Amino acid sequence: MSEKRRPTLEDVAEAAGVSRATVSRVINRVRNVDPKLHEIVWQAVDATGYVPNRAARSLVTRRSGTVALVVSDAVSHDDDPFMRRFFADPFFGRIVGGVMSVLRPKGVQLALQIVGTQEARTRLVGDLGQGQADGAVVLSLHPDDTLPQQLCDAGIAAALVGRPAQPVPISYVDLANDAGGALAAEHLLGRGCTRLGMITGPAHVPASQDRLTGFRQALARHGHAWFPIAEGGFTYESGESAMLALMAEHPGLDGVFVANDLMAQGALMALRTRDVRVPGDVAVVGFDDSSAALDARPQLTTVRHPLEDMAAETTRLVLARIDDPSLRVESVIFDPKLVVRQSA
Amino acid sequence: MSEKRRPTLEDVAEAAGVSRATVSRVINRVRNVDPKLHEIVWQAVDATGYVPNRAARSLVTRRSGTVALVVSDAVSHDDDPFMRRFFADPFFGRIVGGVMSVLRPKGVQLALQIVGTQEARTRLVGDLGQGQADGAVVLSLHPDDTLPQQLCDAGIAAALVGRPAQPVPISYVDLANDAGGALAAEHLLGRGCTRLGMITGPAHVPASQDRLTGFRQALARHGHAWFPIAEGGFTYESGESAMLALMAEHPGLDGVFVANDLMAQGALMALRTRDVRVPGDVAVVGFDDSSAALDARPQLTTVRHPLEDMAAETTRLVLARIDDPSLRVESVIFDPKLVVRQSA
DNA sequence: TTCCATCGCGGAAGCGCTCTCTGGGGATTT
DNA sequence: AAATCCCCAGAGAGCGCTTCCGCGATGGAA
Repeated sequence: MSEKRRPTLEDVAEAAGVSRATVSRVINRVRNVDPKLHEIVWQAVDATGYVPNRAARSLVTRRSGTVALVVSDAVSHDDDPFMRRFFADPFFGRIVGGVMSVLRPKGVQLALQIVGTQEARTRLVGDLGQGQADGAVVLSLHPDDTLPQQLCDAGIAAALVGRPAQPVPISYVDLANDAGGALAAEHLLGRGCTRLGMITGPAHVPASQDRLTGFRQALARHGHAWFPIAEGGFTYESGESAMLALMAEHPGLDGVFVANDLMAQGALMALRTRDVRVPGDVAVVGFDDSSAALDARPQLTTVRHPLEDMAAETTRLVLARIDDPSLRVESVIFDPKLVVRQSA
Repeated sequence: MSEKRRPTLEDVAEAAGVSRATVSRVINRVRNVDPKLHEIVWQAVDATGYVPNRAARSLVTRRSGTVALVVSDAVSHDDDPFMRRFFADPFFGRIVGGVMSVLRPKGVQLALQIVGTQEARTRLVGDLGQGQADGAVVLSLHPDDTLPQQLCDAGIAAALVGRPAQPVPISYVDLANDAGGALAAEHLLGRGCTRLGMITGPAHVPASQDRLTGFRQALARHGHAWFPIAEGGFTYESGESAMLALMAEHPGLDGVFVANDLMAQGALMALRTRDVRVPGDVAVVGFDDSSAALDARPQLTTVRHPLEDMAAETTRLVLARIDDPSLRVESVIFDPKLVVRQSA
């Protein structure tokens, strides 16, 4: 191809024997157009193989028909092992899936943006302001990320997946992580466990803290003031060693809440190597309801984290804001549910 | 923002006291411009907060500065469980990571496209031809996908991650899966195993077949004409049950090659429940070197599948083709490497 | 029948940018 | 000193599209 000039509106207009304006009207909306012409124009479109030029359209409408998925992080180079792990983690893909599920039916494009440096963030805000995308779904990965504030200042239609680390007037969608922790506590208590422990995620991750807090408060309500804690890093291996540590220091444990499934899977392995029966001797509750929960043996009882649904909702928030920029900042908090399987 | 008109080239030109053309020259290349003006113009750019309008630029240059990552599949709706699993699988994310690693340094945007229906494929080809993206990195997920051929016919700069299921003159990057199978065979044989078996992936997946073929041929070279095979579906659970089946029918096995790590992890679990020691009684070799390999106990000896690097190379192929459309179709085959850990 | 409101369509003006073409000034050459 | 060349900047023409404006035709009301 390439040598052949692509048909333009003008070509279609000529083929249909009408004006450019009419063709444009037919293609974009049905109002104010004679149904007969309507038909003729569509035939001409088919005949010429016309495809609208997005750039030209964007130029005049000031709409790109694109939403950006922005991953904001402190990592500047791509070979960084963190970034590598980030992409390999289902977390990323599930969010993409959720975002796509609402974008696709609307014919909106997804542009992926990774910003690691402050400079990149500034440029991104400029580009978005210029209309490169109509809005942004944002994954803010580190605690003192300035991007949410910048987006907000620039008046860009954006929403975060996950609560912003700092108080910024921007829409977001989050999970009631504390309620999830409470769910785990109630379930463990409900099945008769009396000596509970927890394996937490990294201390600097807000979601991780909330899970701990919710778990703690629920236990407190039932008269359990204190319980042993081991901190993990959300990895299989860290879960395994945290469980080993917990067992060594507190041999009497009969129930453990683990802040994510991958660590729980590791914990299960640790328990197994010590010949501890699950859930017989120790009951285990995970968090996320990820594939790791299904792949664990016994299968994990876990707190479901509806990441796809949350990403979808975030996208809806962004789309709504694009349609009506005067919309107020809005946040949606999802309620976690307990998925009971074999481990507790 | 929004009320305030965004500065255009014209504004910068006025601020700098030069013409629009000069500003454009400064911004795009350094040739034919007085260094003094150069300086002045950049100051004006800073002062006005100018950001180029991509749509306007694309309109005239016929370049979008965007590459599409296309996932071509037979699934039309987003809530399809297959799509859900696809996004949650590290496979997708790793490819995105690889693609981004080469796009980002060049300032090229990534647009994600999922096409499930034939209609969507046709529209995609039209959109790409119209310049929505300058090229495409394609993941063709089902055997009789027509997209590669369509892309080829339309003369679009594209390359596949993975060999096309049908012979189409299009660039692609693939892994020598058969060589990987051979690697596994040699290693198992080398450590003294004599009664080998294999757990394959789905029969309709080419990569899966190649792994089997390579394994079989290597064994044949060493005089092993036949070996038991169990087919899995690349999932943890299918690996587990395939291993159980294999053990039941062939109790004497001392080495197993599993076509991916997730199944191998399941196989390990099956072995463990039967109190079979790994690698003592049965040695296990996986495939992919994914996180599952590290998370397995014992850690998996596995064939490394450098997906990120392959995706990056595919992207380079596309970029090269965009720069010079006359370039010949080219394919790159990566050599797999064996990563020796504990399981074999 | 006549007048006005309405509706459908074409003409034409740009959206913001790149790039060719042209002109003018300084440097180089004869 | 005159003629030549080169190089740099500005003017202007579009890229393909949407949309405002206005005109003619049509339908209903007087």
